[in-house]
Amino acid sequence: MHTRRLVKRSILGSRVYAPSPTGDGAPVTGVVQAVKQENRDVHAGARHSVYTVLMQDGSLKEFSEEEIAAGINHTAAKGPLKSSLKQSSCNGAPESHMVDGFSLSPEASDTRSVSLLEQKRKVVSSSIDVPHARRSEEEVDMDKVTAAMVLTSLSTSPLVRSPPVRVNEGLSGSWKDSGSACPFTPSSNSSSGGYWSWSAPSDHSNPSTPSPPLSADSFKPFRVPSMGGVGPGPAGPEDPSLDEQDGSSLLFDEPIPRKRKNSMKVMFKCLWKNCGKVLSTAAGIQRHIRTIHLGRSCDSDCSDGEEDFYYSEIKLNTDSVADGLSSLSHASPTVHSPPPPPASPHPLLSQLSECHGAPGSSDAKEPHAGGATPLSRSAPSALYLIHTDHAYQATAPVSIPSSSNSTGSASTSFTPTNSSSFSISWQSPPVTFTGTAVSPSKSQGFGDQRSQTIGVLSSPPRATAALSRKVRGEGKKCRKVYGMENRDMWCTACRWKKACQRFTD
DNA sequence: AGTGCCGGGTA
DNA sequence: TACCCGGCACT
Repeated sequence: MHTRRLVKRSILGSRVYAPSPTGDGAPVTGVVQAVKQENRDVHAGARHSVYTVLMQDGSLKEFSEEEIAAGINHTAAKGPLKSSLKQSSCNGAPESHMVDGFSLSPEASDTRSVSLLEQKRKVVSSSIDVPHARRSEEEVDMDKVTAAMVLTSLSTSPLVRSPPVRVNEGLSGSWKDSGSACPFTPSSNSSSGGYWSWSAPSDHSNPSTPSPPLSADSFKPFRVPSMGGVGPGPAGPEDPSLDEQDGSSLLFDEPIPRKRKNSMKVMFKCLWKNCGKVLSTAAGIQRHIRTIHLGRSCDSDCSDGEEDFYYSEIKLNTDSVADGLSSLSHASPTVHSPPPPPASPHPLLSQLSECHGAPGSSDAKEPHAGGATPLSRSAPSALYLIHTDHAYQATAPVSIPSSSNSTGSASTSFTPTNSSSFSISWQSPPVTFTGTAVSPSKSQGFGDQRSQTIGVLSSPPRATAALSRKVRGEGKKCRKVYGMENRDMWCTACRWKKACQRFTD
């Protein structure tokens, strides 16, 4: 068990402070390259783990735990060093929070930092209010507690079929044996698809019609505490663990850019008539629909999954926001306003992973709310782009009367009930077009946008055809629709003998 | 032959 | 950038 603990709490790669080799008192930083355990004595304070630390000057030195701890302690007293660490995870847990700032630099794994520090705390901290006794007890009973919590979580949540990693996260102390596979690390987050890998907990909802998003949602950080009855042992470390999750998502410098590499943030838009509420979590939107629209006061337990049909996933293009592409969104309301067919949420949501959202209060986490999360703050709802996986989704807006602006207005004319007929094809408008210029003039602008959107976000069937030359469109183009005599009604591209922008295929 | 549209030219 | 057109690919 002790070996396991060491592995679990591996700090390999973490930056630590160690006593100066020159003895001048100035601590030096280094990166832990290896950990050797020279004494398996499990009695508290008796272990001798030797850390091989790659020093700044490139040399490798070995330090005992105490030495490193002393370095940490020492560092804590040093203003400059302390300040250099100010970016360390601040996860809200008073205990880890306090030591955290002193010990590890931002580039190190915060989780590992915290864990190491919790170990160190026993040595270096006497003033911090830390549940020492509980902690020790927990260490001794780690396996029992771990097993108990796993069993508890499995037995209490029928929806828990997602990644076991959540269990581990919830357990905080029991990291995976894979060592580096710390569930809290940025790399872990990014590997889960580039999105925030946990979602607002709230309701994990309807057992009867479990859907992918629900199962994903069911594994929420704050759900762990509610598993209840695990006992005081894990309670201590558990809170920090939960906070670590928040902290890692909110405060990590590393993970956020990595997440943004994907540039898309998943949001959930209520499709209910006159609503259009956008929330960052499926659970939140479900609860919103359930309570607001379905009028069900009860929580997720009495849900039948009907909410699933009343919201859809959208993706915020955070890059576009950052890059000033917002102008695109503003210029063409139809791009961001129309929701995809509600029937699609299932396949779409199956791949979703939600943002780090604050558990529980997902309803309050509208992008407008500001202050919910860094990203939500940076991504006003007016700027999101709907990611459409299918052409018909992109064409859906065609049948929607072009409303003036913003997201809400689109949903005004779009209700869940009529969504089932959303297999409309882009060819429809020209086919049914009677010759008046009303529709074309309106659709032209959209057509321009649409072609862009599809070109980027979806892979048209013709992609398999010659790339050099566009395969001839099968649909009627401006020339056919309007005829040569009405050439002035053609889209500009057609007039210029370019690829038709109005009736793209 | 009719059509769609790429590539390039012109103002 | 807007506009135009030769010419090719395709039906």
